[in-house]
Amino acid sequence: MTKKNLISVVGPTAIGKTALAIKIADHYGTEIISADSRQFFKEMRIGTAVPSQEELASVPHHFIQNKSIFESYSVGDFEKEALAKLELLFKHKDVVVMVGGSGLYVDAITHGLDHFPKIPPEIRQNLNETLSNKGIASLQEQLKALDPEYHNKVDLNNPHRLIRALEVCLGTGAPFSSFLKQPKTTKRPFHTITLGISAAREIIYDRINSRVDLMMDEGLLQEARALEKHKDLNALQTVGYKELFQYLNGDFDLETAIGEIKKNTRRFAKRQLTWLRKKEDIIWVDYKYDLAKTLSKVEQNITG
RNA sequence: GGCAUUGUGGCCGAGUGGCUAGGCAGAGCUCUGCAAAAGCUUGUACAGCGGUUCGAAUCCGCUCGAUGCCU
Repeated sequence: MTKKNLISVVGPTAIGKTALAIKIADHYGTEIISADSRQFFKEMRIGTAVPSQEELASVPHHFIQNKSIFESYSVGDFEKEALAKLELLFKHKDVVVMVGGSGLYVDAITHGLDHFPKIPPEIRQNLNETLSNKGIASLQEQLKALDPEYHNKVDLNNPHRLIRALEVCLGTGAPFSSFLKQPKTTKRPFHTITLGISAAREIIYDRINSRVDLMMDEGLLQEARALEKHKDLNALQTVGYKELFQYLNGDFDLETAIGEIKKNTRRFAKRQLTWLRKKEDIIWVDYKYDLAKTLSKVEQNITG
């Protein structure tokens, strides 16, 4: 029986992941799974740098613009759906390509998350209210009472993490950390090869800056204007949109807003690099990779 | 040429004799369902030289550089 291989392409934003993924998928005659937490949303096309029509036509893509900003969607949902999709694809393919800039989403597929029961959304809503009414200290105390073990471990200044832990405690009646103790589902029925693209920091930053200019030329402002009334939705707390909303709101002039988009994208890229830096099994290639050599590096690591 | 104002870390900016603001940018980092999110860490810099003083970014002198006004 042949072994199944997932080729995961990672790297900072604007480095050229999409293009390389397509070349690899094309080479293997296979399809692409996107692991990008913003490209799911069909209402957001320009600002999330979704692959072009031609690119999408050249290789079948999955999880691109398949959701609406009005749906609530998270890594857990993605893990489930993407795994199911992979199972389907692997019925006919020995190799599938995954591209994505969202580290957590990529890891969810390659390494897996612990299983948590579904939590009713009202619980999070309440916790968010507690946060804004009573402050973070109140969340900290609550967590200390419900899950002292995790209270000891988490970054107590980070409201998102506190709220996630608390919603699980409250929604299940069991400490958040008790779910972490369960054996992880790290065993995947496929072998993963991770290909990282990188470049000198200045090059990455240059590419980011010019891509933002390109997005503006393509009509990002109009896209943002059309979405402005939904700016409170989580999906729109996204670089490229939130700054433009501030411009539309009169907080910034346009030039400032564009500068902020560039800056925030640079920071995002920096965080992506931090995330990737500690991973050990990444095959790194320069952004000016030689395709034949890159493919042969991949080939050497394919099992089957 | 004369007079005046001024010179603080990459940038902005407080600080008028001792206890070495702050912000931004940058860099580093954390990461189990909001992740393009959220959070954490991180700079002894006071134009140069000399002087006064126990002690100077803070006072004095000179030099250099800005800026403004005058002829």
